Amino acid sequence: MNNISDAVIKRLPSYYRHLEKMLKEGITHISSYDLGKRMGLTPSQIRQDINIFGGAGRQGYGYPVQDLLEHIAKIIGITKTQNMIIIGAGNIGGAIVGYSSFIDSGFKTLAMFDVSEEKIGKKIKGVIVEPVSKLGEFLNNNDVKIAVIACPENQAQSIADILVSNNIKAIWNFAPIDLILPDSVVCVNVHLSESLQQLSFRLNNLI
Amino acid sequence: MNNISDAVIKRLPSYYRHLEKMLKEGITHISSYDLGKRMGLTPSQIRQDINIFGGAGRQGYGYPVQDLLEHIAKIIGITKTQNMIIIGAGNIGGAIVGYSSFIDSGFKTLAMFDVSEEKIGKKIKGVIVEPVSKLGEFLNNNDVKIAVIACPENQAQSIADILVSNNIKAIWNFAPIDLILPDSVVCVNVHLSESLQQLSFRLNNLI
DNA sequence: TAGATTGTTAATCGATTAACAATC
DNA sequence: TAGATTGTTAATCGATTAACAATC
Repeated sequence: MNNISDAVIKRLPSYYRHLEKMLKEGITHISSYDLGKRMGLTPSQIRQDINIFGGAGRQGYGYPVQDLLEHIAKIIGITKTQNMIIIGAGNIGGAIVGYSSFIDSGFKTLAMFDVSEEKIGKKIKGVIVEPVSKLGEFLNNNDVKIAVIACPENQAQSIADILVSNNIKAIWNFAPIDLILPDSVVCVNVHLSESLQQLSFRLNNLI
Repeated sequence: MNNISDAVIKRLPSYYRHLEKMLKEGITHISSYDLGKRMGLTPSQIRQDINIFGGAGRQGYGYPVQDLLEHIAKIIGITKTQNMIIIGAGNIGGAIVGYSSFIDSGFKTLAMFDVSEEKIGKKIKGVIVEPVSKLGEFLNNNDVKIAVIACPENQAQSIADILVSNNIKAIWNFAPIDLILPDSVVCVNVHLSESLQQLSFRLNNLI
């Protein structure tokens, strides 16, 4: 079950989303064929994937939706709430703290951090904005493993260094920069500009 | 030069970003070895990629940074400003219209659209919020090919249908749903929840 | 039991890496 | 010229798809 490939990891949340939807629709079991049709994958790939992350089906019957959903939730790690903090109380930071579906799937923002005097002390969607200078202290006093970097690019690396030295283990990075991090810290980038440029390329290279 | 694979398309904006940075640093030419070191790719892959999208180097010398940057900008399609609209004036929509770096790389938001009476008529970062009911009319009167879907999930598909029937050719989708679109329309998804879940998986499966 | 569908092995496909002659 | 480095072909690696025996 260990050593799940990158390709499979990227599909995991999509499995979760589709299974959740099916559960809501009252579907109790589903074949690799039908699940593949919903997700845009081949039945073969569905079966390979599910075997890799350790789900179990039944011949002639398919996969039990609820069991599979619970199993995936468990390996993703969203069965219990995980705390996070957001560095940068600007547009992106504000959008993330306000994006309610994160709460649904088990993530809770404890605090935001910014350098702007106007923002410090205020609340955004009920979450307090603290000064960046208190970042280390805050992390020492709270159980947080996930941090969101939504600050300007030129501060991102130094913020990351502070986070790492205060025991943050996962960084969700919105700054358009490749952070230098130790192997013991995981990172997922959301490079919005690059995503939009990808769209632009596809638009300008339509056949 | 045509039929650039998905893998290469995803790397294109990263090439652009790194080359732009190098140009600012005053680097005039670079070898596949050094570029690979900066981008975290092998020299082999750099050379393969550049050949695929039609750049040109010189043996014994490397690649001219400015030429390559201009070439990539051209095939991405960001040499001239491209208009876009945003559907949904909520958290995500607000963050995107405010994200100034999009303007730097040639994207201009002409208008936002929402259903909320409170938001309609107001301006966000200088951009007017129009009622969704005027979407079709607006698209008939303006040259826009790119639309951002940042509305609630349950409205996303019907919005997409309106966009498609009014000649939008590229959709940047932030709703957690797989849109059904004709082949003549390109789409890039930004599924934030899935991205965060990926981070969670990696955090919870660290060795 | 018969039909459906999994689990898993083998085959294929595509992407990455290695190698090296060409050449600046 | 000699050294560096590309462009490109071949080798490798990994991911996806196909096939089919096992079995519910």
